[in-house]
Amino acid sequence: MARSSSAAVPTVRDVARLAGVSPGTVSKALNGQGQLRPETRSRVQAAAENLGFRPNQLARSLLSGRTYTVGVLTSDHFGRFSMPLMEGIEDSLGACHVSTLLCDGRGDSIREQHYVTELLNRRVDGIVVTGRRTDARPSLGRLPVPVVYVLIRSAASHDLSVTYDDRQGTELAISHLLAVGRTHIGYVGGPERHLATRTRREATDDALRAAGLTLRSTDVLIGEWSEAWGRAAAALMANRPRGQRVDGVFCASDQIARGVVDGMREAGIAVPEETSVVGFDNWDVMTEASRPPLTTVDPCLSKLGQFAASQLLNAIEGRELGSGTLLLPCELVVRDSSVPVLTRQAEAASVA
Amino acid sequence: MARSSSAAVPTVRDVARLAGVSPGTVSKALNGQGQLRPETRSRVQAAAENLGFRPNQLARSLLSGRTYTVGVLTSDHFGRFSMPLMEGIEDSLGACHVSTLLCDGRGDSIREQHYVTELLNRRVDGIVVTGRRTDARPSLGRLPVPVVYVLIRSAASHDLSVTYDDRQGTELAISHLLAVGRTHIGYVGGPERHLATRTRREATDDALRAAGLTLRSTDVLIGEWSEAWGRAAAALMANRPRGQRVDGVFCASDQIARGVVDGMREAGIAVPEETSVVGFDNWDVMTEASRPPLTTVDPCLSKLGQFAASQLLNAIEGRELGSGTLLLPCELVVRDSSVPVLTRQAEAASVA
DNA sequence: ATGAAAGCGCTAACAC
DNA sequence: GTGTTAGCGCTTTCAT
Repeated sequence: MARSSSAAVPTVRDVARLAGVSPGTVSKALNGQGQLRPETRSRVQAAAENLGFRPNQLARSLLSGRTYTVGVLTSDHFGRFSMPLMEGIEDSLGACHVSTLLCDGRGDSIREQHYVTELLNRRVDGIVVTGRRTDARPSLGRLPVPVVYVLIRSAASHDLSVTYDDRQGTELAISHLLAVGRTHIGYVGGPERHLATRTRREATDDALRAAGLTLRSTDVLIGEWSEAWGRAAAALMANRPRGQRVDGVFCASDQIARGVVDGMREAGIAVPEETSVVGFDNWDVMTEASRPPLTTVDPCLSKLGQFAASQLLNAIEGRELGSGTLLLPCELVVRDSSVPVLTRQAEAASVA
Repeated sequence: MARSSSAAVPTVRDVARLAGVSPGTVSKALNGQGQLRPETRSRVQAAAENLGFRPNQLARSLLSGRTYTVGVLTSDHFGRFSMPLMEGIEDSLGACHVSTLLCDGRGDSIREQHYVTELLNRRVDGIVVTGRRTDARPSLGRLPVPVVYVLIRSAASHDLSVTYDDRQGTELAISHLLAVGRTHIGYVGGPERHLATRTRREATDDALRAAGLTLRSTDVLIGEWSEAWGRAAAALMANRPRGQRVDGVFCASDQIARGVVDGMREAGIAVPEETSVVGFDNWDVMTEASRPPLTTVDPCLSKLGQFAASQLLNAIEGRELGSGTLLLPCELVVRDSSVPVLTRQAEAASVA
């Protein structure tokens, strides 16, 4: 039923026969090559249209050696982070009429190796490797096609990895907290084993130090990537005597930040009036539902995907692919969780 | 640098030369076809290994007429719902060594048509069409390959669409609310224009009627798919005089349900002791962060994807593809937002 | 048990 | 201008 006309799909020869020309002429006519009489060209086009002719891309690829396909290998299940990334990747590739073959390695290296073989057999023009954790992952090794690692970094320095700049993102957050007048900053991270937790803690420390402040160890809370942990952390912070309480909190994820905001409110601490909170990820589900909406660091994943894919395309075109790790900047998105009313009034006044 | 040995990739001929046999023999040896002397076979395998030979899938496909590739066309940006769906699709396809070519139509029909052409030119074996809204979408029309619509339904009755059973899912939720002793049920939906909002309201109505109860129009709140709306709805419900308050709420999404739970708590109504709340989607981000965790209807999207892909594979193998809309059942996941302590104690007692 | 040859659908180079 | 030919890499008869 759904499988329609079982008539064999037409080839250049069928078109040639109908148009009364040779297969070579059909090819030229349809691809705008060579010198053809306009009348012939349109006759061929009409015949092709008529038969519903679709040039077999396989045959073209076999001949040209290019498939206009890249493989995207996600090492982790494709989660929340892969979505904007894929969007960016498709933006770049789609513009060049390159399709994406999607493979979900699910963190299993056997499965992954199987997919790589599959992709190479299919003669993809290049491969994008992605995955959630920002820690380095094993290199796929030297492959006959260019490979770009994005979001996740390759452990091999001769590979090109592209990710966002965790330190710079953290600096944005801390500068912002300082700019709105905060002087006693705390940090709430995810699990210690995650690189993101450690990098953002260190960068927080450095940024505060550079401003003549310090990140006290008692103001560093390491836990999980959950809202529940954020709430727990807020409760811990709220329990301190008034004089020892932080007035600004940088959270390593929006989920944590939302938990902190909820926890603060429930402990009777006003956000942002008494304490400013900044998150990381710019995940709409969290930033929008939070009360107040979250100020956060946007890792610009879509741009990241776009950039990585464009680098890969360059390499496919024959240009040299760099190596090492490229860091793209994050952006700060200011919402209500960080800017105390006083500061806002001051700004309004200064503008006026 | 990353583009390694520019030595041309080896072909069957290279392997044949090295093994001292003919190309035909190489093919037989590597594919386990025909009658070969074991010694020859292993010699060929060694030669292939040696050269790092990878059979060109393009050439095989050109010959066999099968690409072992299916196109996945998502009409909506691939969002939260597409992820588990894709996982299921890959499960089925991967088991049969079929790869997925991913296309994001972004709801733009021009773009979509472009992708369909692209997929057909690439000679995919079949196409899966998916998208977020459950309303019907225009059919792709009759294509030379089988097509399955999943999650989203095709407007053409001769197409096969597979989605989950909204009504049955709703019945699960309502039966559960009744089973835990609730008698005054309310419904909080998303926007009226969304089919899901309407279907779930109607099914709620029917299920209550069947139990000798009614869904009063004042207990139906239609709004948005957000937590904020859930909170607002809870506030409205909480404002009623005590005797007119619902004791059970079915929400058309987990986001709404979480908002309702938060709103109830903040209005001083205990969940689940005073009021039971049930959501829809089984979206971990919401169900887990909610206090208490949400009881919800799981549309089993992963299974749905698996099923749809397996139907497509059947059709590719030549079996008849059905038509019309196939509905897969939802499952109820019971957590703490719906079961009053009294009921739990009673259950424990009855087990003992 | 192995080799030779034809051909999948297309394009590019060379005839005419 | 258009037709003819060869060949991309592989598999599959059909000989031997």
